[in-house]
Amino acid sequence: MSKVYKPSPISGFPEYLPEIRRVEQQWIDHIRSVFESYGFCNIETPAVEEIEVLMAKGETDKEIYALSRLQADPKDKSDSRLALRFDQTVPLARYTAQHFNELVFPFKRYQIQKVWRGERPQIGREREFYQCDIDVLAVDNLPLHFDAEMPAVIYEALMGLDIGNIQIKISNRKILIGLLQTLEIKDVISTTRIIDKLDKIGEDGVRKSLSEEVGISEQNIDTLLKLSTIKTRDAAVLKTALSALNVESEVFNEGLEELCFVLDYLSFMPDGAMIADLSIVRGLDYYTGTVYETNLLDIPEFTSSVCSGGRYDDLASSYINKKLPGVGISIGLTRLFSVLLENGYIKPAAKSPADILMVLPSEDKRALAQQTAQQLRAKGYKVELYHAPQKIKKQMAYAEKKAIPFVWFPPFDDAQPHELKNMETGEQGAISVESLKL
RNA sequence: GCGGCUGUAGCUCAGUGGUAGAGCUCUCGGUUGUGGUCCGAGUGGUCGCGGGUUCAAGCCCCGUCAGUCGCCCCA
Repeated sequence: MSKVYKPSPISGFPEYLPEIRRVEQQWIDHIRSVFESYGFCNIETPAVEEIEVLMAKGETDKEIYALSRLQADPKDKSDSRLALRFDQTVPLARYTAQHFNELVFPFKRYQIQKVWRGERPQIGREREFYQCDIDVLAVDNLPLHFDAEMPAVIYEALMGLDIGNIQIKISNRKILIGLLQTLEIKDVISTTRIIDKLDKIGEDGVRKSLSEEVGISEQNIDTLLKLSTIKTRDAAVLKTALSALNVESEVFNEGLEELCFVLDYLSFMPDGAMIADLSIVRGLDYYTGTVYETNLLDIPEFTSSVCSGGRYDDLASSYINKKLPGVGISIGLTRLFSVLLENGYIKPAAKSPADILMVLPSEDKRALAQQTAQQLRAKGYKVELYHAPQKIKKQMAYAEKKAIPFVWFPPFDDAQPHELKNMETGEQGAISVESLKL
């Protein structure tokens, strides 16, 4: 026996057995069909972008994987300007700018692809993962209706995955930004970051951090907390609560109007599916208006957002001399899937997609078995032909192990009929291609 | 990037200084053309790696790498 190299799994780069991957594929199929039902069209962009493009929005703290060739001549720099994408929004902005003249606006697209981030992996934080993005980009002006459409699409997509109830939390950054301007709080990034953690560290934690880390006065903290603890799905309630703060700010009022519009538009959604939650601000990032986060209500192990996004005013301005406002949201498919898998919420599918295993009784009957399999496939069934005329016991065990629900026996001699066996019930009887109905 | 914990068979783990183990998985068998259960047999390990202490190290010490959890940040 020769020495084998024993590879270890690469942490942060998940790979699944067929029975698990099939579930992931079903999820992707479902999400895709919901996206398409709203008219989003698909694109794929390359795994790599120019580093210049990825960094265009200023310094990003996302850990980026750069590209290099092992055999590259040190003087050859042709690949060193490339890196793996860390999200799909930046490539979308580049794509839209590049194909501007050939696209129809508003440009509604979805993208289900992998992205890469070189961060320390944990459960629910991989280094290679799928994102399922929908975005709408328009020229100059993007109607607010699209801000309202995002949660509707996402609700449908996630509810179809059989993972319990979900709640989409919506806010508008302008409200908080306006308030911060009025209160003359300069350190917007730190302040929003802390407020964003309200869920995690609680009111007292936020109070402490705002006071110690940003140096905000007691009175201003009270106001900030009064704002960020507002939760309602009723636009009128929201208006009342916010006017009680007496903020004189155009930005603030604009955010309020926008958020009310979205709430009103989504009033058809079921109870609990959607809520305005003013603690949602989404850290720093490029968002300028509406922002979203999504929680799973029935999975206690899952506390972080599975799906977030928002509106951005000018993401493409680095690549084109036009104003292309957009709004988008992204399902963190791998995060969602891997956490649920880890906690036993994912029921593995059958190890094989096949409906029927075609038994191969003997080499003489191979042509018959193959032909029968082909006829069944033409009727839309998925059929695997067993590869060798081994003992029937072996062929059955194979079907059993792969969880193929039916086994088809071609006649062992010409006088006999075809037979079909239901592996679950054990029933077996004569059958013909024409009469088959599973 | 910072801190805690853990590395023994494909997987889950036991083994507290004296011959490397269990369960599950996997392969084969239990005679005619039929799976699961059951029974029997077998494969599989440089105990992460390197050094040190010791007559003797999977076990103790140092280093290192990897994994994992938390923080930062995020899908």
